Amino acid sequence: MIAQNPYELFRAECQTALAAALAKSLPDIKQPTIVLKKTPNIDYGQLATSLCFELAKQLKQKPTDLAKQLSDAVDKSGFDLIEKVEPAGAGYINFYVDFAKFSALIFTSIKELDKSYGFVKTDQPQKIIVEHTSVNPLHPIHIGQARNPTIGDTIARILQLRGHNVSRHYYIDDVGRQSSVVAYGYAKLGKPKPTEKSDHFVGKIYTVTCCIVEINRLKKLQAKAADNPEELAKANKELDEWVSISAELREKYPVLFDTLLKKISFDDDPEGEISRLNRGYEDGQPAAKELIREVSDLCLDGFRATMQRVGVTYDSWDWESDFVWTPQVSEVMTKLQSTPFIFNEKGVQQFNADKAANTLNLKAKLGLSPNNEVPPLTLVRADGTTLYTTRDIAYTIWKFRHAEKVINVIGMEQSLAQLQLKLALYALGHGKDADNLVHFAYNLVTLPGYKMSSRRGHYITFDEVLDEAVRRAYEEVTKRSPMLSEAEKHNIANFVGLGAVRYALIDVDPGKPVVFTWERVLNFETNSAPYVQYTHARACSIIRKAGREPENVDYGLLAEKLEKELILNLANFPDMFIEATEYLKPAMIADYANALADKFNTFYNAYPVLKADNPKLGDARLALTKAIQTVMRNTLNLVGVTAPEKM
RNA sequence: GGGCGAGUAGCUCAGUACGGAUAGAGCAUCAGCCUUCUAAGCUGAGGGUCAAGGGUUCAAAUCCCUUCCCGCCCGCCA
Repeated sequence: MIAQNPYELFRAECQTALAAALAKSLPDIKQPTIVLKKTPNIDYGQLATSLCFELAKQLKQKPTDLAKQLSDAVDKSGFDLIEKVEPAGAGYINFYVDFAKFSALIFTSIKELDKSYGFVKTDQPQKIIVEHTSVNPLHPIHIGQARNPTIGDTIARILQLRGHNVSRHYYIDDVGRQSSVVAYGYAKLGKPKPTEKSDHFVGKIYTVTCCIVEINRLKKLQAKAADNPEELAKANKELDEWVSISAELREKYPVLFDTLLKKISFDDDPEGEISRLNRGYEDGQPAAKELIREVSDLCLDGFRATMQRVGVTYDSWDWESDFVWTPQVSEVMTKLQSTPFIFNEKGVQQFNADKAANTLNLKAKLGLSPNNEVPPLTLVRADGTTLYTTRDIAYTIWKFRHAEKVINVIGMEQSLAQLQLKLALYALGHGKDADNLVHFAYNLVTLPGYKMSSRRGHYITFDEVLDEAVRRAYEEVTKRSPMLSEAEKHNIANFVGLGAVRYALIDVDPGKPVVFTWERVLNFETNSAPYVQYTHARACSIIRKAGREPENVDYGLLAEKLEKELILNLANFPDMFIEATEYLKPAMIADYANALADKFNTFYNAYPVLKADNPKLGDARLALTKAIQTVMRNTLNLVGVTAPEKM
């Protein structure tokens, strides 16, 4: 017999048994909802209910008496897995599982289901779009942004294994002004061939161009604000900052800086040139299209290479510009204009998000307090070009033509924009879509001391972090396993380094800000991917050395507390997976993997497998080791980390 | 000023959706364990008014209120 979710089977038995006991013992009361929870300690059994505390009040009896009465009333004869039921503590009812039977069920299930053990399928599969990464194609992906694809990819993986039809989308934001900035610099240089990884190449052009254009703009502002002390002071301050950035950049990239400076100096009005390019791109002018798509593609090629290293893939690359060039954005505008939520201020059209929320009675539904006044959203600039969120409305509507649910993995600094977007959907009559739009927000990753800034060139690239991780892992391998061949060392260093980074980025609750330090991301000790990988390799080593399949295993021999706890951990995997998926908590998986590895290492040190006291016990422990190895591998794969047989 | 997110051991974090039994890890510190299945490991010690105060409850880190502190947002940027 096998079960997708052995614990669920036990839970169902306890539930039925207790319901029967309630009906028999307390026939006059309304049947309460039975909640069975896992116990904090194996000594309290495997499931428990605190039902008697509530009943006690209702019936004016002592909880301990009720617990005793109900425990006695449970007839376990019709059930397979219930060993005993006991009252405990101040009024709990504890259910103990028959470990021999339970173990047999779990071990058989793990062996049979193998790679699919734990991945319990939903009975309501949906078509889900997970939009993640979506880094602007202007510069390399930096470590702050790297939290996004790691979370997004894990969410996509778990939803897919849950049985949903998942599509991973990358939204290419090529329409904003910043794309015109980099394209302008790229054109000024004569569209050069990249001399390095293409996104790094584009990033340098972007930063240097930004800097030169900013200084140019601020100098003009300075001249204009000569008689306005307040504005002048502000301009001076900003100018000082950019001048110091220009010194940094000039030192780092002397040729590029001077070339760009010279070429840009031929233009009287670089800012105007950039605005014209931006306008031309939105209008779909062929020259602008060719230029901006070319530079964006260069950058995206680099992104694809980086993401391939960490096992992140995409099913669809969606260009923002496509929504502007087709009537989709203008259709949204037309429809919005027919709602009562559009108003004009100084000639620009705005969406009154707060009025929409109030009129459509959405505040309570969305968990907003009544005095939370949602700021209005500007939809179109005075020059007729659109803004990011306006285009995002059209994009979101498009996404819902291809999916029932959309999960946007986007930083929490965009919470307001995502809320305005949602309100716009309701206003447009896309209420069902809005209901199914999820903003998965995560907090920023900062460098100690200052915030990363792509425009200023202040960032650590994801590539650098990955390289450094692999380099440190190589040092570690060399230190620990000097006898290995160079090829083996490099192979191990690769999956250890990359795994460490993925794990570290997924491990922290997304709501918490992360201050980036190398020590934090590149940890090779307990509570890291390398720790779990090492533990997995250890289990593999035992299995390899055993060289045999355990036969006719007597699971009753696994009687040590630690062994039982391990079995429960294995049984718990499906529940954990379901919870992590339903509540979108990818960090849970990393924690589970670490806890399982932790317990196995304790077991490893305390109880010999191959040299167990007798062969029967050895076989039972070998079966346990194999089951743990399977589950640990499944867990690592779930978060995109290699599960090695040796390291 | 308003909104959102966070505050748990010296440091980094679990646990909070659904209140439940002694609040868990790791790092760092100290003391141990490699002629026995991979020491990227294990064992043990010390370390906590769960930001503060109040409330609800048989029961609060978890729910409610107030306050404090930190981060983010409140652009014709994305």
